Amino acid sequence: MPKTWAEDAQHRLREAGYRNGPVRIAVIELLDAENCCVSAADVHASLNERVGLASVYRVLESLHAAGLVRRVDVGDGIARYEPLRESGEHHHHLVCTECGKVEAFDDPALERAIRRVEAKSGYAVEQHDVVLQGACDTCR
Amino acid sequence: MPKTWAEDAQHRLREAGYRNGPVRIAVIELLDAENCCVSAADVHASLNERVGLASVYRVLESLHAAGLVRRVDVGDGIARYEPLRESGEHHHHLVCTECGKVEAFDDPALERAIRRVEAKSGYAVEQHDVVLQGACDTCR
DNA sequence: AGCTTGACGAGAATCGGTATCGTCAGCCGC
DNA sequence: GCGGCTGACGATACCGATTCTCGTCAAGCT
Ligand SMILES: [Zn+2]
Ligand SMILES: [Zn+2]
Ligand SMILES: [Zn+2]
Ligand SMILES: [Zn+2]
Repeated sequence: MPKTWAEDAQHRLREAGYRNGPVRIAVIELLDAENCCVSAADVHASLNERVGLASVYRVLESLHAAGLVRRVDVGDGIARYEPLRESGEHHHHLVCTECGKVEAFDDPALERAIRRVEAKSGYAVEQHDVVLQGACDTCR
Repeated sequence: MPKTWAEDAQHRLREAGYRNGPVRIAVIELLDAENCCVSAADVHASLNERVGLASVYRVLESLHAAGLVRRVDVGDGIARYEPLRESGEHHHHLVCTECGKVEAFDDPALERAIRRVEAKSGYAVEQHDVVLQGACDTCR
């Protein structure tokens, strides 16, 4: 029985010297429930605005520094975060240019093509992002 | 003999109802000289700060609305623009997480993989962006 | 040349995100 | 259990990129 991502994240942050306060736990559990694209404002709203927005940013930042979340930027100037689970599976995003909806997709052939580019690049690539923008089928 | 991108852009903007003032012409010619990733601040600096920054933004916005430039966002919160030339050739970006350098690459196999994803997506995809992030070989 | 209308520049406003700081509470050793 | 250290918290000030507002000016039509 594998630990949940939330348990693992709390454990890893504690080992990194962070304490587990109530905001940290709440944010981690929210992220574990979602698994795609949550913004700081989303978290703040989901927590009923009973926590300071700055604390939300702090927790998200600490999770990012510990490599526990991926930071996703789809070009609208709002940073979103999603859990990076042990399995290593990840996905990329389709953004509707009309309604702003964000959807996930994944494609093994695309991942292979990207890995080949990474190998040729001369960079120590840590992350890649692919964003497709266009009108979704309900908006066209 | 094909028209230059700058000439074409001025023509298309005029047809779209814009007038050609000095700032517009200067910005278009700057973009035509570069072909990768120029920010509004870059343009403003290149023009010796003799023009209003707001005008630079306005021109870039009008070019984007007319589909003459691609807007590139590599996740550092700065919007960059590059000309979209007739030939349709385009590239994607490698960003150094240490020094912030942005480099271009292109890869036909990657483009094919993306086109297949686009076809399956149900979206009318207008643009795609791929960003690879990691340490460049001088920063490692 | 006169008129209309968009282009321009300066500066205010907005907005996401970050830094600061005083206070509070979790955790440690006793 | 108690005192003290240290990080977590919330409020608020701040920052930098972008957008808005508005008075003025000039491009282009007649
Ligand atoms: Zn996602
Ligand atoms: Zn991927
Ligand atoms: Zn480029
Ligand atoms: Zn491409």
